[in-house]
Amino acid sequence: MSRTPSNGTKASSSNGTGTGTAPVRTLDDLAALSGVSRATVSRVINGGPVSEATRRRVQTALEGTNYRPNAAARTLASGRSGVVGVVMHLDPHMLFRDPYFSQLLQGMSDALSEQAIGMMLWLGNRSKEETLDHILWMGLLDGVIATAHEQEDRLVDGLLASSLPTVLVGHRRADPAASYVDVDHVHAADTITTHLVTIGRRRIGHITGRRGTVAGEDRLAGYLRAMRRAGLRTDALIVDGDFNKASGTAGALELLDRGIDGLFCANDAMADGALEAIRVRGLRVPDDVALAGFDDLDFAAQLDPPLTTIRQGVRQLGTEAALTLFQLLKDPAGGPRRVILPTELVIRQSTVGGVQRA
Amino acid sequence: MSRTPSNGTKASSSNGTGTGTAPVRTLDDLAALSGVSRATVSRVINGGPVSEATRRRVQTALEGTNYRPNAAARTLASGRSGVVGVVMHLDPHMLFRDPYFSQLLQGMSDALSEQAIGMMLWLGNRSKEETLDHILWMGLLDGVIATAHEQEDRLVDGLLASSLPTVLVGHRRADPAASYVDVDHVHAADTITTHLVTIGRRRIGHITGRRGTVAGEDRLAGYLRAMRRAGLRTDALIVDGDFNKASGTAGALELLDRGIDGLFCANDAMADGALEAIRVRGLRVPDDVALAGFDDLDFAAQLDPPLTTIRQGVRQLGTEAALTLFQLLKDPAGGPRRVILPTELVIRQSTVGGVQRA
DNA sequence: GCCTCCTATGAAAGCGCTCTCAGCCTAGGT
DNA sequence: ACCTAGGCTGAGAGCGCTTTCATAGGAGGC
Repeated sequence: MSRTPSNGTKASSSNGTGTGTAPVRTLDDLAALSGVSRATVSRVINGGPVSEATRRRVQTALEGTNYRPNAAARTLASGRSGVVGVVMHLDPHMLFRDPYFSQLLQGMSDALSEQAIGMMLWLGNRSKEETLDHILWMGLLDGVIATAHEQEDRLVDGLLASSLPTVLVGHRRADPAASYVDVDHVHAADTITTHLVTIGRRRIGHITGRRGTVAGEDRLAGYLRAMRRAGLRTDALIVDGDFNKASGTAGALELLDRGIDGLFCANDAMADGALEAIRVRGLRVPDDVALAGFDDLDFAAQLDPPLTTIRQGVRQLGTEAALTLFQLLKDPAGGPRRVILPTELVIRQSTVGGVQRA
Repeated sequence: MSRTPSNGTKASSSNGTGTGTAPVRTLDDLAALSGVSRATVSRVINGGPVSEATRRRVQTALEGTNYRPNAAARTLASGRSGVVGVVMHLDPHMLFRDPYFSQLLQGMSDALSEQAIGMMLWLGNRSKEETLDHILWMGLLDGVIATAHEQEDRLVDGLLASSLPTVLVGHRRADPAASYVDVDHVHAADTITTHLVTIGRRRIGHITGRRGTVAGEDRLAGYLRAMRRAGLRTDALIVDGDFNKASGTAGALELLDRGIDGLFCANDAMADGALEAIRVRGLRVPDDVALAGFDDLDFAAQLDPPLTTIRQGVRQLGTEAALTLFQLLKDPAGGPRRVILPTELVIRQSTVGGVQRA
């Protein structure tokens, strides 16, 4: 193994200072070139206190070269790498299918690239234990953002227990010391259920999300809270789903047999499935059954009829997670940060027939 | 700024060696603990030549601690970081919509995590110039994999011109020195067009992919080659598309007016759109118009009728790109590597009515 | 029993940068 | 003119690790 920095197969002929000159690779080279000390060059590059004249002189020298600071040396000396980890440990097909995760990733990427922070990504290729191990042994990370949709998650536990500053997307009630970003699922589910109540529905069914996930449990809790407040019964009106379209169809068929005039599905995909079930039974939406979802993914507005749902800014959730991590890094002693983003009830024709399109 | 490694807000009380003992953070700590030199501990950790007895002794000491090597120091000393960059500079909505990219990413992630290599990701958040700058200033990368679907791409040019070992996904004829992984679009398009010819179609239209992309141009070239070889005319049978469904519908409407009995769309999404157009015109598939796509995305088999198309192993393309980069890093002097993955013609009912489902 | 060769280990020189500390020089107050 | 304060700059000490080089100690050949 050579000590020279990786140079590929490409000859780096141009160093900008003319042929025959040694390439400018280190701060010392640059210092020699501009006639100041290494420390001063470092100050210029990192925006330290330097006189205007000196700054200009070094800048001029710098521009003639293709000098790039050595990130490893910088990290070693300063203790910060400018790299954060993003952990999305989930089934591959989830990442493919569910726009939620790509949007989340985009949101994070936006905020990170804004600050010129690097983003290392871990997906669900390996077991949670192995992934945790990789992350911790990687070193090099200033902090990490992890999706925490399961209520129990060894990977998340491991990150929180480590010394890595960690921000979760999604929260877990059991972690009082964790920093996280999330929406208030209970409140949002309550709101949309109440909407169904308000338009006069009495037998309102619920198809839950995957049990054991925060979103699944909390949305159920919100539904229950709204129903209880309205004095409505919920027994035999709840069917477990798993967030996938097929479980929406199956669940809806079951509930339709038991007789419902309203249906709140824990996400849009299942509402889409439920729509098919309702159609199969020859019923009309919203006349016979008012239908509501959760997420407001793109397709929700394209359904026939367009779907009433809860809009959460998934992309914003991602940016907010990154910003929260920045704060955590800036002031590690500031204690855990929690951010709850607002949601919005989007009313469309699946609950209110004659309404204008949103 | 403190020099201490980032420690978050969490107290790291356990160092595994009992209360009151100083935490084991460095090789020197570990060396003192196990009574050998730092060099020997380093050898144990990195699998260097060490006697079995010594190895065991160090391992034992190691297990009692939560020691993690400092990645920055390691990188600085060795010149390798164990991190590669992945660049997918494209419109955000592409990343959302097109399963191609998530699958590609998964494939890369598979191969990289297999080798415990870190993956830094750059998406299209900022301009190509800025992104290139970030990547090059990031340092720290052993190499980079970039998607190169456009024939002209400043970002790709910049990476190739840099000293970073680079592997492209997709190729560009103009880069004889570039390493890449791709499929033979020309050949595949020729094959599927020839299939249409074989089943007796004579007026075979083509809706191109976005012009200026390798896939768009090469698939067109393959179509033309097959048609020419078959002695068939192509004038007025080609309409430009852009890979999106809508352009498939529009293009098909146009071609149907001109009279066709076969249609090859440059990807499945456009074929899906074309299917709608054909239905609008009251024509039957494949009786009146035989229809073929390209990609074999999940939905292709779900269409009615199921779509004849070209299957390319997108995920495999990703893994192969990573493996190619590994080779490049192992033997930088070995010259550019090129990998062309095979494609497969998948015949379904959209071209051959009575055929068994694949 | 002596010399050679090889293996296992330790010592120490960096890798390129950040940041503290001390010193210099100028400016301003008296 | 003298002293103080403060702004710039340079020297240099690490940051924690890898890797070369030298050495010690055995094993084996003669």
